[in-house]
Formats: sequence, C-alpha cells, structure tokens
Amino acid sequence: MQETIPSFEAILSDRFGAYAPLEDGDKAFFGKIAGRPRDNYPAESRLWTEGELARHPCVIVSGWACSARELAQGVRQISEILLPGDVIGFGIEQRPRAVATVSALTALRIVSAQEIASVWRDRQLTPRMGVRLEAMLAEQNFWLHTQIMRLGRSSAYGRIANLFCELHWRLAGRGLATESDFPLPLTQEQVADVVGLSVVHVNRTLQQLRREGRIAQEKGRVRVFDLSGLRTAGAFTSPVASD
Amino acid sequence: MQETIPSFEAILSDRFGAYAPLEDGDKAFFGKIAGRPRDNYPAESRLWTEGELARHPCVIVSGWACSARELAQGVRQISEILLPGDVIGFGIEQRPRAVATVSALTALRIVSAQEIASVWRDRQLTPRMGVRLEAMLAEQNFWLHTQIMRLGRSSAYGRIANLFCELHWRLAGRGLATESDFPLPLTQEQVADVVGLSVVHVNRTLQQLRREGRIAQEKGRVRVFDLSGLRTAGAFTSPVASD
DNA sequence: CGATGGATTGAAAGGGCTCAAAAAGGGTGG
DNA sequence: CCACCCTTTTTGAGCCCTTTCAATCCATCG
Repeated sequence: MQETIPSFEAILSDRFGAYAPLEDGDKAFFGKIAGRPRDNYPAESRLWTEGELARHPCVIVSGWACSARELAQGVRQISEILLPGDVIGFGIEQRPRAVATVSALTALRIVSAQEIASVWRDRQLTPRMGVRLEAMLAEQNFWLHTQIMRLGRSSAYGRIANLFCELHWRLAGRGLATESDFPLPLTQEQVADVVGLSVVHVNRTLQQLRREGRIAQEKGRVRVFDLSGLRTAGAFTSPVASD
Repeated sequence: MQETIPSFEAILSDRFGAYAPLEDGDKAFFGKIAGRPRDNYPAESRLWTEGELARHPCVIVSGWACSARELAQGVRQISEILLPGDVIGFGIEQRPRAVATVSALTALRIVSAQEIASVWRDRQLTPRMGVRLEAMLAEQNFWLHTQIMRLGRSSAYGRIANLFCELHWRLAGRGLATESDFPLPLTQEQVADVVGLSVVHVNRTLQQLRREGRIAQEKGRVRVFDLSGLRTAGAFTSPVASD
C-alpha cells in the first residue's frame, strides 16, 4: 500500500530541513542520531507519566505516539499526536517535570537523542540547529492551539475534518503522505480521544465523510478526494504562510 | 474590595521567585523592567495578530489579556489567559511568526522587556533567569494541556469549576488572590470564549455554582467557599507536585 | 472454529445551543 | 440627581447534536 518508505534519515532531513537549509554538518548530526539502537514499545504502552521527572529527549523512528492527560477510569484526552521525526520530551515537555503523559498509539520505535538537549542549552554552539529547535517548538505550540480551537469551537464533523488536514499536512512535510493519501494507524477509539468525542459518534461522522465522498478508508490509510474542501469544512490553517 | 494591591515589582518577584530563589542581581533585573514606561491598551484591542512577524517580548503590568484564534464572524476560542506578571510573546510565541492572536481582555498595561529575549538566547549568561524562563514556558505549556482536557472531556460545570481553580491558583501565586477570593474582570461572553460554551449556558452554569453554594460573585470578584470541592468538581491538578 | 478486538447499528435520553426578549447595571450628559 | 443609552446578565422554550447503553457484525488470529 505504501510506495517507498522513506528512511529515518530522510525523515529527519525533511523535518528539520524545513526550518533551515541543510548543510554538511547537519547530515553528520542526523547520521549520529540515526545510527543509534532503537527502543521498542508496544501500542498503548506508556513512555512517561505526567508529573514524573523527565529523561533525555528522543526521536520517533516509526509509529505514532501521543501526549495526553487522563481522568479517572480510562477517560483520557489526547492533546497532541507525535509522528515519526518528532522529538519527544524536548524543551518544554521535561522541565522540571513532564507536563503530560506520553504513550505509544501504535507499535513504536524511538532513538534517544541527548544532543538535542545540549544543542538547546548552548544555542550558540550550533546556531542552525538551535533555530530549528525553536521553530519546531513554535510549530508544536501552533498545533496545540489548533487542538484547542478544534475542541472548543467545532462540530464533530469539523473536528475530524480538521484533524485529517493536520495529519495530512504534517505527514506530507516529511515524505509520509502523498497529495491525496495518508496513513491513519489509529482505532476509532483513539481518534475519539483526540477529538473529544465518543467512539460511536466518531464512527458515524467518518461514515458521513465517506458517504459524502470526501474521503475513503482502506487498510489504515485515508484517501482524501477533495483536500481544499476538507480544509474549508475543518477551517484548517497551516503553520506557515504559504500552504 | 481588594486589600493591598501588590506592586508590579512584587508581582515579578513572586512570579519568578517561584522557579528559582531570588538573589541580588534579580532585583536589579526586575527593577530595570519595572522602571520602564507603560503601554496602554483598551479592552478587546489587539496586540498581535496570528501569522504576523512578532515583536519583542513584554510583560503585563496590570489587566488581563489572552491568546486566541478566530473563525469567521466573531467566533473565537481563547486558548490561554494572560495575567499580570505573565510574559507575552516570549520564546515560542514569536518565532518565526505569532502562533495566535493576542488581545486585551480588560484595560491593559504592559512594559516591553527585550532583555528576556536575550536571556533566552544566551542562557549561559544568566543561568538563574534562564532556568526560570524554561520553567515558565513549561508551566505555560501545562496550562495549554489543561485547557485541552477541559474542552475535550469536561461538562460545562466541570469546565468552569476547573477554570476558576486555575485562575485562583495562578493569581494566588503572585499575590493577587486570597485563600477564598480572586478577581474575575471578565464578561460572561469572554468566559464563554475560554471554556468553549455559549454565553447563555455559561450564565446558567454560574448560577448553578452559586445556587449550590460553591461560589459567590460580587463586583468582578469570585469568592470560593469550598476550594477543595471545586477542585474535585473540576478535576483540577496544579503544575507542581505539592499544591 | 471459537476467540478477540474493532467497527457498526439502533433507540432513547440529555446536555448545550439558538432565538428572542426582558431585566439589571453602569456610564454620561443635562 | 435624573433621564437615557448601551452593555451585560438573565430567563423561557424548542430543537438538535452528541452521548449512552446494548447488540450485532466483521476480520484477524491462534
């Protein structure tokens, strides 16, 4: 189903190159991280718990994760989805304590990346990378605001449309989605925890989106037939001026 | 109604002293900022617009502000409330472009504080202040996650109870609230834009809170009769382990 | 071929919204 | 100090979106 699977290094280049043009030193930097052994986590396992002292940052190699907050008895609200190439627990997330619980949504592979913490501290030493990290933080923040807008002022239909636009945009930026197609390896229950709806209603809303010919779903992927229409329906805005 | 109004410098000390003990150099730092002339904005005026290139950071001297995102025709969702002592547009908010629109909720007085940007860049030069800024960012992030939980998985009653707990906690931390009393200079419409409800329903929910004897309202202040009860009702958690 | 987790469907109840209008404040100018 | 205007708060009633509770269907897997 998925054409060419981009290598982890390619994902890193796409992800960070978007913020500042790549140079030779950068390749070495990414290579060092990419060369490290992976840690594996099964779906729905927990990486960090809110309130704990956080550990060093790491990067997602493959699989999806999320940060979330939990209420009593299995009620949770996911605040952001973390995709391959995203950094977990960098900057804000970990100082002094984890601000949210991070857990795997699918089977997850990550590598640790302590150098990100030091680049962040000594911004002067590697200015290009420092700028990227700031921009990355800003973008992450942008998506948090997006999530707030989604939950506060959108119908179920708009929430899901908007979420799909976000996922498409973010995945496309690192070579993990095509023009009209992106992976969605989540259960409807997990989607419900993102958009703050019941599973049942997520199901019905997805059906509506399909019935109306906006999307199709097949084997963990979503095909988008009318991206601009979906963006209008979800009142989607991207973090950059251009697209 | 309000006992002793803390000076701006006192607010700054409370706000930043919470993250790292104050020393002599800090007083000079705060004094320099506090000595600067104020800029004034009327209620509901706009400081920055989402997507614009941001300017240097500034600190709120008095009044409340918010960052928000707007949809068509006057629909908006406030993502965070900014209180006296809070920094506007520092770190994340401004690089490379403003992530949200910032506007005044009440009459607002601010001072510019470029030094915050430089402290942030050269973390090594003033490590104590650097640590504080990181912690402050982390706390701000914590409240964003709180807002997401509020909007995604709470009833109207829980949302407002939780919001009041947050405001009480944050204001108390800078000497602007007592044990059982905090200012709330917002219209019900503004509250509605925070908690993602209609004005009408905010009104009814406030009535319910009053009828049940949890709170009382008088002249722009809220008296809390049973803080721990309110916290339970709103599933409130604070950003620090202790309280 | 059961077993299991996920997707789907039906029906009823509820919470929150909308629309519209009245009541209550709060300023302002005379 | 009063009259007047504009904003904010309050109230009523009906509707609709979303939830809840149960069951059923479906696919994958040992």
